[in-house]
Amino acid sequence: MSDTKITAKRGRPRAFDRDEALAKAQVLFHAKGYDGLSVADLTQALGINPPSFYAAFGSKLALYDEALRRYEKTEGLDVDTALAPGTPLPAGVTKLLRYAADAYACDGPCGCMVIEGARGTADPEAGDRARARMEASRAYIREKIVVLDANNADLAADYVMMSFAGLSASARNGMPTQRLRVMAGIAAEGLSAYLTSGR
Amino acid sequence: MSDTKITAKRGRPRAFDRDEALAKAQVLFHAKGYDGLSVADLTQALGINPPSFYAAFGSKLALYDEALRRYEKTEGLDVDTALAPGTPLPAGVTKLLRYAADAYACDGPCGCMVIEGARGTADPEAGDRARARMEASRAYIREKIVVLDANNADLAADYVMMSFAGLSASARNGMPTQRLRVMAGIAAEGLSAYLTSGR
DNA sequence: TTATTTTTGTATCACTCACTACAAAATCCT
DNA sequence: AGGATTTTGTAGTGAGTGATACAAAAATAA
Repeated sequence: MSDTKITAKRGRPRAFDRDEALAKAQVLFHAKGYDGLSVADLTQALGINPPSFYAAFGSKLALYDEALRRYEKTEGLDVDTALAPGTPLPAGVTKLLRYAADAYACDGPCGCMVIEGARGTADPEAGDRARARMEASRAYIREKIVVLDANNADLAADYVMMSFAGLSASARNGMPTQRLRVMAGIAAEGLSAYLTSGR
Repeated sequence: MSDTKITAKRGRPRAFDRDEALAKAQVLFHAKGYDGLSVADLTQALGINPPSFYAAFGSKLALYDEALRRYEKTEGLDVDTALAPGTPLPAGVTKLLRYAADAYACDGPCGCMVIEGARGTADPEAGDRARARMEASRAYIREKIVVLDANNADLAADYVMMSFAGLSASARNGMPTQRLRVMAGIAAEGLSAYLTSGR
């Protein structure tokens, strides 16, 4: 019988749960940022020593990249639902920004981990990783928007990303959920008005 | 006759222009952020040695604070004009966001130095300084808005600050001036619609 | 058992960080 | 001139960074 463990490797078994550690690290990176979280902080929080850390994750940067992708999977916005085919673009954007307001509000770490990580950091490589993920998100959103309104896809995608950044920053500054929702609604109304009036 | 020099001090004269150095440092902090700019970077850029640096500015943090205030004075938005008494609030916000779009577009450093500095950094004290300046700006803007529409001052101030953050982030990501202006216009339209329709 | 493989803990590594001790140099005051 | 004061350049401080060398420990494979 093959055992439940996925990997029955050969050497000494790892004394900690890698996925659990990744989850913890993701939250910490989200809360403190790449520069604000040292490897010493991480190893202490995970209860492991540096060699175990590097054996498991390779480097701080590699772990950060994994954490970014985990964040997208576990806490990413439900773009498919908000921008489902057939939805009028204004309604879709309204829904998407509402999702963002709810997701970015402070429960533990605030704001969007990708957007906040994409701004200039001391380590330029970390910023590059976050920026790459952000660009991927923008491309995905744009793709979904094209289905709804091909003519305004670039503009709407830019506006959505800008609104995300504004909401994320406001959330980081302590704006409560309710207010964030109002802000998201006003921002969405702007695009609605622009699309209906100005063509 | 008293000489043109403001300070005819006693000891050995300073070999560099302090104001000039502050101006350079302000631009560098704006471009690279507090964490991304080391004292070694600064002393090299200014052509001075660390002791001269510390004698003139006290510490990296103190210089950063001076740089923030200098930025406000030299590159701050003309809030008084945009929100001059008698201006309808929607028109005032439209003007103010337009100013921001123009100011944040990339000519050398992009985005708003205060807003970008207010996000979490490795050194929490530097973030505190920037956040303090940002809060001061918010308070000033709110004060001006109160004159135009007292009922919606807090909401409008929050929305303006959020829009600033969004515009600043977009500028940092390379959005050209023209597009930033369009984004600012759409965002302003949102508040206009909200204020006229929803009360 | 014996060999092989992988992880573990201890104890660092070289490097960068913000910052300074110290004495020579350059100015003003008397 | 001679004393007082401030800045200068040289050199280096301790603390913190990300990342490792090394050998003992713990598992499987033969």
